[in-house]
Amino acid sequence: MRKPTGHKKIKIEKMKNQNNLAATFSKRRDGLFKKVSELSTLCGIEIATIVFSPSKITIYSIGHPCVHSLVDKFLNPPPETNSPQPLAQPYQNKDVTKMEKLIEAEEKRALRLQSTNTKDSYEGLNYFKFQELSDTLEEKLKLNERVEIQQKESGIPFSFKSYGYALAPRENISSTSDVGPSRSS
Amino acid sequence: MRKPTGHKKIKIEKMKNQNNLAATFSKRRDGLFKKVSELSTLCGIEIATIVFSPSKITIYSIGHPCVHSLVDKFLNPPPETNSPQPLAQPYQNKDVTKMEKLIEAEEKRALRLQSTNTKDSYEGLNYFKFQELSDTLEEKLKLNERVEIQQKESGIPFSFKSYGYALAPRENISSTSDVGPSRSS
DNA sequence: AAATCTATCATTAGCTT
DNA sequence: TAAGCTAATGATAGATT
Repeated sequence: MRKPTGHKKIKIEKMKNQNNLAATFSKRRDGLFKKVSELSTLCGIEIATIVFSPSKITIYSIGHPCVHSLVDKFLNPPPETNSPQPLAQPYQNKDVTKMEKLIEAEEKRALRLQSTNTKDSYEGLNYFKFQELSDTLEEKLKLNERVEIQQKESGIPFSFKSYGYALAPRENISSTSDVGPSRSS
Repeated sequence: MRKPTGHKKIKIEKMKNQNNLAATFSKRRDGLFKKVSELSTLCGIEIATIVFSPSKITIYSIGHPCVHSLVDKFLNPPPETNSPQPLAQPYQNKDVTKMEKLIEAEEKRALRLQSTNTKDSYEGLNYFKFQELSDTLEEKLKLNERVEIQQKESGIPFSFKSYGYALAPRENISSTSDVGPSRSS
């Protein structure tokens, strides 16, 4: 009756089994919040995390000193604050190609719709924030550009470790580690 | 001269040694962001994390689809009942056009990059993958198709009220429990 | 001193109840 | 079905370069 095999390695991709997804969401969310708490305590830092449930019904959050104060600072940071953007994703040609095809298909679909529906009814089709997706894409691609520029300037390819300040404008970088007030320039 | 003892258990309290603190902040922040990314990918959820550096000079952040959209929702959450989500903006062709242009520019940029960098230099940058964005797009476009089909069948244009669950293709909408908690913690 | 190494500690996937 | 179990994977503290 007892045959615990230990866990197997999994691929980091959207889980298909809904039961496993629910369990994983709960476990990993707990683990994540613990990590958040530990990082805050160990390093004496302010931190906040917001997590939507898969159904989007519930919002989980954790923060020190509290989520709202962090969010306020994030939205309206002090002038001397240096706020690098989220990390860009590695460029993958096949994904861009795929997106091109998808968008092309979507345009054709939209044309079909326009011929059989009034403009008003077409506008009702607006469940998914296409614009939001577009904005996200724009933001991420801009980031890729910044990576490229900085890569050229420094002559150093980005590595995993260079996340964060590597993406920030150079003149605003305080130091490589940024754990203290000293400036390296 | 090899004597790696492996790491020792540490107490979760503010670190005193500043050098260790700096290293720990960097390492654990990387680990945390990886966890954030994995949770988002595995469970298909929206998530955002904001981290202030110990000096408070730098704000690190990561989010899917982006930090700002999560923060907005956090500050102004949609009704948490089974009522529809906030209405999306009307579907607009210009968004599709915009995305096309963005992707085209990205392809050109990528080609430039590929001529001056090895593929490997990108592989470390693996938080939010381009593939994920591509998958999101694909999912949304498929949904649009379903809307079109259903609209034709019913002859009734969708109203804004049907946003949300009405369009969700899966069975786990209301039958199974929210993968979130059944009650607040 | 930033990056690498690795023994050790921590998290967790699938199972079981 | 939520909660516990445990082997296996994953993260990382301290040492080293």
